[in-house]
Amino acid sequence: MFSCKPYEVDSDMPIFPVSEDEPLGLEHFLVEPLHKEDWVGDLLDLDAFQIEKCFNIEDISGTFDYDQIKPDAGREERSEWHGVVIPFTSTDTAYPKLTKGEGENPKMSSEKSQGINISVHEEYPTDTKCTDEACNLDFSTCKESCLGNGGLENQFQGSLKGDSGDAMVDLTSTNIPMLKYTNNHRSSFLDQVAAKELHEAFKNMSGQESFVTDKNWPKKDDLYGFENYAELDSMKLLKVDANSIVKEGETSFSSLVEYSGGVTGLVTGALNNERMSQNQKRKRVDGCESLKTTSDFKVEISSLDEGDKAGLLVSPKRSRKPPRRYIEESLDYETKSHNRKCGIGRKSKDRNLHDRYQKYNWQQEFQAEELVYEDDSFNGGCIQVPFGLPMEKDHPKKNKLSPGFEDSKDNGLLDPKEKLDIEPLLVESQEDISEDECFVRSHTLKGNGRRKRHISWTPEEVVKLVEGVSQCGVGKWTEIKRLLFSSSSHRTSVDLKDKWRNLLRASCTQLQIKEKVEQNRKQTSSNYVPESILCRVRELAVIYPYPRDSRSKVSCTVPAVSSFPASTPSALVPLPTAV
DNA sequence: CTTAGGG
DNA sequence: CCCTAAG
Repeated sequence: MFSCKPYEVDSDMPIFPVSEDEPLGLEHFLVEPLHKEDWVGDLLDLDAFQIEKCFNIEDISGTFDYDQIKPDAGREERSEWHGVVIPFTSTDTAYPKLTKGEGENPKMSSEKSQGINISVHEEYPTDTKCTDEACNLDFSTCKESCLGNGGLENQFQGSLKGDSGDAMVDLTSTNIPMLKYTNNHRSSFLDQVAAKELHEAFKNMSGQESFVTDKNWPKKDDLYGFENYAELDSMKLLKVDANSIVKEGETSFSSLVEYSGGVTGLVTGALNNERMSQNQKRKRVDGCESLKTTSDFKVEISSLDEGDKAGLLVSPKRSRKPPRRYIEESLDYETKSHNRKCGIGRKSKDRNLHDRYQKYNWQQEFQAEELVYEDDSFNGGCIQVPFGLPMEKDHPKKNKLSPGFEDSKDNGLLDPKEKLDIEPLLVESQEDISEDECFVRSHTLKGNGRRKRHISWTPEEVVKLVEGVSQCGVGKWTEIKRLLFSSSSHRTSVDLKDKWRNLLRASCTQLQIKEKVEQNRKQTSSNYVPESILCRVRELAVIYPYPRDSRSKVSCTVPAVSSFPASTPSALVPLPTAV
């Protein structure tokens, strides 16, 4: 099983020390070498960390030269990139351990999760005082853009080399890698090269067909999220304090991208602590709405402290101080985990919540949870951050009524395509979902007292509900959900019930009001429920009196039938037990 | 676990 | 939407 226990707190490294037998997390790859060579060596010596599931695909040091980029860079700022691609776990597929410098035998291990970790380190000179604050971004990769390790690399290279003109950045001034990348270069040479290289690397090192060929193998565009991230706020995110700009030093930039399952990536970089504004994040998310269904991308940007850098490689323990939020979450996690162990409060509701929130896991915060899941699934082979909701390792009881639904929700690792089925709800959620909300949702357990994000019912949903009621009758909320809302993880049977109740009220009141005021509302309120629907509701209310409000409903339902549009009689016709 | 109902 | 009681 998964041994995901709360991380212990160490006096030295209060936050996330990792025990030796503990599965190594990606954080380890964030380590910054004191010396380049050493760093590489250490990194390569993954065994020391008991990292069996990671491999260093390649060291991309010197893949670019700032000079090249910046001809006029008079200073000797020369940065080298050390790229480590750590593909890991793949459902039932072994993942090789590759080390470029060493001919180690690839280690295989079959894990559940599938993913790729990409760690790119750029040595950075110095005192870049990075905050502990980490930035979590949800890359919500767009469907077609799944993060690819090759992609990441490519992007860096490309952008650094000025491959894509618009992606150019003044490295000299910022001394930071430009992450920007444009989507237009899909079939760029770099892409192909990178993919090829990786592919070969896998083959050679593991003697096994790399998953590069796998359908899941990310395409260059996949870095999309990352790119977007950079693009979103390239200047801000990448911004570095003047102090951090090093002359001869090396800028350290590390990013970790975890590519797992469909597409969950975590990118951690020693960027400045500036966080992307909520709006920005949201923007990004909205922009990639479609992706959400197929993949979840998480990008975390955090920074390393100078002091933290030391010993990271040496000690198995994580010396990087996690962001406050992580701390909080980890604590939360601990508590919950403990509770669960003790059999405390772990009720169906939790599961429900989980269901509902699953939908939004692509959101920044939720990513944490998602990641946890994945980590869990592969034995913590690549634990990113010890936080998030308690993992529901094996959902003891899947929703028997809607297995498909469960699948989509439980598995961030599922084939992206399956996720597509999850439902186009994004359209609506898109507008009113923010990562904060997401956070709320993902952590809305009784204890937190935070409530689920309000998601307005769309007319389509209302129609479905009405149809469901017409088919199954009032009170069969579970059934209705199974039939018509199986793909809407955010709508529970209780929600349906509540909505129906509200519809009844609305049908009643609107009928009475039936003023032209409605028209105004129509224009202003996107949630406005068409009169035709309300008519149906009224009609159904007559047929299926609501338990308690039936009387009042009926009374105001008088004109119902007549107004019902003939265009949709089907819903009513089949009434099984029309009274 | 599912519903009904109150808040 | 949340929470809780009841079946």
